[in-house]
Amino acid sequence: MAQALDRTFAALSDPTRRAILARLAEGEATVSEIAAPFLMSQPSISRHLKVLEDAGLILRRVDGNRRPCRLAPDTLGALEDWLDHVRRIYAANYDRLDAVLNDLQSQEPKT
Amino acid sequence: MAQALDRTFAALSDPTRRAILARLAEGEATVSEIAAPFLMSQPSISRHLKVLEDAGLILRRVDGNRRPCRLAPDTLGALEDWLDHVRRIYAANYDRLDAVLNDLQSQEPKT
DNA sequence: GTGCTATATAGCTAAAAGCAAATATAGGTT
DNA sequence: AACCTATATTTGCTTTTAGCTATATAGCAC
Repeated sequence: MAQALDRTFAALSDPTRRAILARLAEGEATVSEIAAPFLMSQPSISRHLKVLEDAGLILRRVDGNRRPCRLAPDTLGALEDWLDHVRRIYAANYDRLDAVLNDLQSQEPKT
Repeated sequence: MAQALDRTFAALSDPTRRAILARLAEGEATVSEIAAPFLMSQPSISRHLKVLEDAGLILRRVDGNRRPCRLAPDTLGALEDWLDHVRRIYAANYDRLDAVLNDLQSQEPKT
């Protein structure tokens, strides 16, 4: 499952792909509709779409000639789970000392 | 700001780095403490730490010989903001149709 | 100062990822 | 069948990234 997170985060690390996701959040769109606003070639967009699909972030369906894409519902869930996980550990250790940690500098070296 | 997100997501796309963050969520640790559980060389860990630092995910302080690292509080916030942003767009367009979309297949091609 | 420890930097190799241009495939239309 | 449109795949090139070993720097202990 670590690999899934790898792919999810890696897919999100590209601004073009994040823009595509934001676009798809507004609703389904075909490849050419998605590609239109970008200065990039169509093959490059197709490649980005494949990365997003492999990461499980989008789904495609077949409509004759086209392959309309839409957001895969809840796929960002795994990402949030990881975030929550780390935050829970953090909270368990520091509880509400966050503010203190925030400006703690070099006092109380560890050992 | 897009670049910041790029770096944040890219930093999180590596399992070693996510493990380091999870470790640091438990509390401050020196470079060698962090490196210990990994099969990787120390320089490689140092490199990962630099990536995390450049992404603003961790902070380091100076303690004599060591460079203890800790989580940068709230840096994952920007990531969550982006998530929320996309989700708001999504929600605005589909509201509570999520369940429907979930198993909507190829019905009602979009014009 | 000598030498040990902690960490960073350099140099190198290999693998991955990005992009564009060209080509292939598949559907639609006439 | 001929041709046009939508999309995918391949090719070639360049850049980035990860990892290793070796080396450098800086603090500490003697």
